[in-house]
Amino acid sequence: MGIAERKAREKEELRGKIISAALNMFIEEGYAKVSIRKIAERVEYSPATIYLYFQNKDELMFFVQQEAFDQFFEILAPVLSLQDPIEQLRFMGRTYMDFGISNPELYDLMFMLQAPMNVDEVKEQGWECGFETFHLLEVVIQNCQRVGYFAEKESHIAAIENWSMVHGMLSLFLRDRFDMMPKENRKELMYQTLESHLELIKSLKS
Amino acid sequence: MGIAERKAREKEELRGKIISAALNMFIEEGYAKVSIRKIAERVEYSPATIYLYFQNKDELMFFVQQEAFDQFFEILAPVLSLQDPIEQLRFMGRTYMDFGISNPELYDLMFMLQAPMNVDEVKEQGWECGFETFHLLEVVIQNCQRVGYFAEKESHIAAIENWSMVHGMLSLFLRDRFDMMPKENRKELMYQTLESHLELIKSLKS
DNA sequence: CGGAAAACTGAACACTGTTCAGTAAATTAC
DNA sequence: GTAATTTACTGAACAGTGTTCAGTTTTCCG
Repeated sequence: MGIAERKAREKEELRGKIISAALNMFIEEGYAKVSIRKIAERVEYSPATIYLYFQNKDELMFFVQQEAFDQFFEILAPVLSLQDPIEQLRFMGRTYMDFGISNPELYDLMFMLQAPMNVDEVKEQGWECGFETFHLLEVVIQNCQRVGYFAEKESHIAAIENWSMVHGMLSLFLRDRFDMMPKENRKELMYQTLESHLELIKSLKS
Repeated sequence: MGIAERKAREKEELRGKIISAALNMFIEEGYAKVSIRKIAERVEYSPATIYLYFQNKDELMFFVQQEAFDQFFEILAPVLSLQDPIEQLRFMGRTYMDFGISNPELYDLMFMLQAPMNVDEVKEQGWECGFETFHLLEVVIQNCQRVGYFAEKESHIAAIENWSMVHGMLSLFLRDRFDMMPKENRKELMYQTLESHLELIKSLKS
């Protein structure tokens, strides 16, 4: 039954090609300009074929999101090898922000667009990508707590607080809501704010 | 020249009707379901007529956004009449969050959608709506500083920090990125996090 | 080779924002 | 009061979107 296996492999291959074509178009042009027809053109199949591999555009976007998270985890991975818990926290914050600034379209897909969250995979099995990231932050925070930071605060509350702060800055920045500040200073200001927030945390060692 | 004036008034009237039709459709169904054709149908004009009053959809969205900010400022207005600066800060945070939770589609338009920021009005004269809100927060923070909070931190840094935190929570919530938490608890958790953040600020009186 | 199964596609449907030539209405000029 | 002009408005079209499905092509197995 080697034929069935080869066929399955070929199916998987095309599926992967579609996802990576979509991912590349995403990085290059962003969500607004990624259409099923253009993806189909790039993989040299008809638009209808896409629907043999994905239920709809949102589901395709979900798998593109997973690819984006894979890239994200790769650059986030070294965090736990750092010695100082506060340095782990700083690393997470800076890496998260760097990623968002360098990959605005991917960040959009991961944390701002509704599309990839509307699929059955997420509704049934939950949003694993997000859960993993959140859990990693929670671990880092628990490490900080072990050396006296974040006091008696519950770790998931502190995780929400820190994630929200950094995501909030990034999403306001990416959606041009920091227009009241000089354009040249915006990024610098965000990093300053992050640093200022870390100082606040550091100043409260118990 | 009474005729010219009446004509100008009539033009302004229809313009207002279009904006408020769009606003209502927005509240009812959200951005995705608001189309020029549907707005035109509601005001009983042809779609092409909309373009005699607005350059494009984004510009219309910009004026709808302004209406949304008007509503927002109205409920935010009492803040400065509160005595305790920390209570002012708490009021701002809670009111902001309440508004976002009760008016998700308007919040979307005000702080998350790209559309209304792409217009000439914003690019030339800046984003006044946002500037006003930001400035109000900065004033509240300066009030807090006057009684010993936020230490020597620059007020705009503290403003970014606090705004980002609350907006971050709201936008993650509205885009279903808190799916790792039980659905019933999410809102409660956000208010807890806000309260926890306020406690953190309060604990650092100099 | 013939028939069944799987893979793929062209064309259509119902939408979208937007434009523009052409019509209808109101105002001004004579 | 009628003719000319300006203003207001619209129907129809363009180019695009996600999605579906009948029908074709390709692949596989007996």
